[in-house]
Amino acid sequence: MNDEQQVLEESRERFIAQWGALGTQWGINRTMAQIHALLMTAVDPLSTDEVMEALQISRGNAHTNLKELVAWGLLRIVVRKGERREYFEAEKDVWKIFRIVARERKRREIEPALDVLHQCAAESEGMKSAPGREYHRQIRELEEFVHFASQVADKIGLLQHGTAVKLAAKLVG
Amino acid sequence: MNDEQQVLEESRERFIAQWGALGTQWGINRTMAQIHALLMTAVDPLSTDEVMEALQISRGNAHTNLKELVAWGLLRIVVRKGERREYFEAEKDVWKIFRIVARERKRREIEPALDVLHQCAAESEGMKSAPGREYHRQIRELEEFVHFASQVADKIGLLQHGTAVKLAAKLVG
DNA sequence: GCGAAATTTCAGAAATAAATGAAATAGATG
DNA sequence: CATCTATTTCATTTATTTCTGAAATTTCGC
Repeated sequence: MNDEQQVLEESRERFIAQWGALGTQWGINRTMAQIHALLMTAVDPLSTDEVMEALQISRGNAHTNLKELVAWGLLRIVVRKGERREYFEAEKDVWKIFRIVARERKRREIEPALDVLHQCAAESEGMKSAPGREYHRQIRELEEFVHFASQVADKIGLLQHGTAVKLAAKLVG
Repeated sequence: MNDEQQVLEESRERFIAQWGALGTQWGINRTMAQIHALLMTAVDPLSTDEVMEALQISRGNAHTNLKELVAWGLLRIVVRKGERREYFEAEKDVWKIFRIVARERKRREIEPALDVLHQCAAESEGMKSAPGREYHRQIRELEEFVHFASQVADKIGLLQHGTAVKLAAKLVG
């Protein structure tokens, strides 16, 4: 049993380390991903100091990333009665996590792209020259597609877990 | 008409610059995104030297990113008869672009995550202690979800443009 | 209000990613 | 096979991002 605890600790540490490394690929920083991994697999909420201790990072780093995760909605702040300091607890429901990440990605990746495309489409509207018309056509196609993708993302974000699973199951066959 | 050409050039330059800046958000580097924007809106294929000139970048940088885009499948190499040097031409079909980007993201973001989750799930299989069982349950849920998402991405990647649009249209309502 | 404990901020340091430019290699031409 | 041109590689430089640690600020019990 003591042995099991040992294996668990090691597995969890590897999970945190690797999830952190993955974070880099997803465009979020390593520490943020590590904190998320730490708290998703934590039994109880942790304080800033406990996070600092567990990941061996500075206060400023821990603080900034904890607050960023709270801003995303991936962590909640918990206050224990009679205690002054804040504790942090992770959202553990995978469908909720997915929706949050999807929403954030849409905001950071899709919406700014739409703005650019929209502006360029407007600027080249009604051009007469062949290169001008070709440019406008290409931008418009991109714009339409991204706009459409954006709407799809919105709708998926509104679905209940069950509904989404059924829909996806039909697709996967 | 000369005026139109002026406006076109400026719009295109802004598009390239902003698409490049967006690239940073998508986890690809600025130059790669700029080259992609440049060639998506180019009438004819361009050579390495023309890309260097248009974006004011070094040969090494142009070369590396052109080849990376070719590896993704977003650019094709074109050889003109009687010409020694290579020209590059962009895939302009938005649905094809989408499928390529989705495939690449799956490979870089989903698959490594699945590996990590799979390993951690196996390591904690059959644990007896309460924390061990809880850890296993959480990892398993993540694993299942990511695996499912991976399958969905595969299926979508196989759809024809028309089919995908119909499906998505039903969803958007 | 005062002091202790926590949170927040931020300038500078460290780490990481990307770009340069020149040298090495490969490929064609006569 | 000698040469000219294009491609590729890579050590170094530059730019960007992230982290640290200490100072400033806030918060709360007394």
